[in-house]
Amino acid sequence: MNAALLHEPLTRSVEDYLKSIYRLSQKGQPATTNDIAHQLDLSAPSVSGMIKRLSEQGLLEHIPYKGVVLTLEGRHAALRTIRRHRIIEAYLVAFLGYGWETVHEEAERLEHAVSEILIERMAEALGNPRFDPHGDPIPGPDGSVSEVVYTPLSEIPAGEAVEIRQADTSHPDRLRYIASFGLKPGTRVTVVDRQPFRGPITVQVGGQSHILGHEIAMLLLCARPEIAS
Amino acid sequence: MNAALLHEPLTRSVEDYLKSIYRLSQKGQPATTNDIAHQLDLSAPSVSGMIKRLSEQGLLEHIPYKGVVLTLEGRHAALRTIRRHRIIEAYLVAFLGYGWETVHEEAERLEHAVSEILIERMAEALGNPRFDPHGDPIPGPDGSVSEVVYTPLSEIPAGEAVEIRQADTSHPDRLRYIASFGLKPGTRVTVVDRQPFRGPITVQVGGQSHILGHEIAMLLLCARPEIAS
DNA sequence: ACCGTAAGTTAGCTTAACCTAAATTACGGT
DNA sequence: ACCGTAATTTAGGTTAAGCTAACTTACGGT
Repeated sequence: MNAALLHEPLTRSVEDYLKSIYRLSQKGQPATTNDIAHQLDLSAPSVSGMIKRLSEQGLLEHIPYKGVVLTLEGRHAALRTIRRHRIIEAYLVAFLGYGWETVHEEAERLEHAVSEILIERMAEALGNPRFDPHGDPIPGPDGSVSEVVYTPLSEIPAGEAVEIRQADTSHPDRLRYIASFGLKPGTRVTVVDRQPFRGPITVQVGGQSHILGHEIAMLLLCARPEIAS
Repeated sequence: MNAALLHEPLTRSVEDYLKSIYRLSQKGQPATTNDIAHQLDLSAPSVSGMIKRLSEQGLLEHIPYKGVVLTLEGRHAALRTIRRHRIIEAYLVAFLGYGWETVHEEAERLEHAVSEILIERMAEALGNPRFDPHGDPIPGPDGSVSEVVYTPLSEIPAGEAVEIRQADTSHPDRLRYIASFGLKPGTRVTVVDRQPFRGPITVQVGGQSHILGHEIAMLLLCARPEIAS
């Protein structure tokens, strides 16, 4: 019952695990060992080991062979890190000439090194934004998140016009590929054609049309006609 | 012969050691185990252990029971870290409302997390400054130290706070005399009063004030916050 | 010239975070 | 209902970086 109050500083690794678990949990299910290992590019036994430690620290609940769910404290820690990450991204794009597709890597390292004070100064300099350059919501200092439901471009029916809100990947080469079509948060696109069976999607972007594979289209989260399949 | 070229990323600890050793070496003598341990707030055996590793990596030369000296490679690594540190300090003071007295701690963490790219962007935003908010010179991106402009204490205006860097004499009696005031490389002093016509200088050293003759003050080379006379 | 103290090193242990190989568990398909 | 495969955990090992306790070396003072 100590850790909750006198929150000892978490290590870089711990922050990364919590962030990853938070992200995976957003899909409704408990996060699994394998998914975490895959996201963080670690072996499954490493994740098992860390889960044990985090569970002892009271940051998550573990049901063996089933998965993990963050405790309130774990969720708050995750949100603090995510807030840092997204404010840093917004700051680097706004003031230091970064592009939204290149900024992730830098923020990934800085998020573990900045003080609360610096983050609040950056947030202030930005006018306390609620969304980062990728369109992701920035949690408040108190841990409040504005939750948004987006639909993958791959599920938008032909004929529909939508707006790209975020690219659901942090792979730099994918981000660059996506950016090469002029697809970034805020871009308006019209789905011209959609082939069945995970086939390609044809979209119109600013007068030009492009053909996207299903895998890429799945990553492009959009707002927001009614959901159809 | 590999490490020099494909410079694998150094850990946070290693960077801290190299920085500390570089600073201690500036005083002319090899850095000693105890001095390093004291500066980094670690035990002497921990330092001994790290010295062994760094020496195997070719970052420094170790003469047992005598002290350590950085190799060319170690010096470059130290200067890279110091450059990062000082640019970060300058940036935080210039753009994010930090005071020069509060900025050190933040820079101490960030210096290990920023990319070269970010550092160069910050440097550019600052107009590629050559001195940080404390008046310390910022090493160039190539590892060149802009020749430290040491100024004799006798030319420091009243009111200014400086750090002694070197006593420019080899007369043992003068050195002893100087040392008797607690004035040694690294000591911070404030010039309280400076009389004209090669008159005496009154300085404050660790709470006590002393009056020095012009001849002695000329020998004490200092690093200064600003260039002015 | 010696000898005591301070400085430095060695020995041996701890913790966090990773790994591979081996064992275990859960679950879907016949 | 069982059985194989995939997911997970356990076992055991490594590395970096720290610690204390015990030993060794260097040097200044009489």
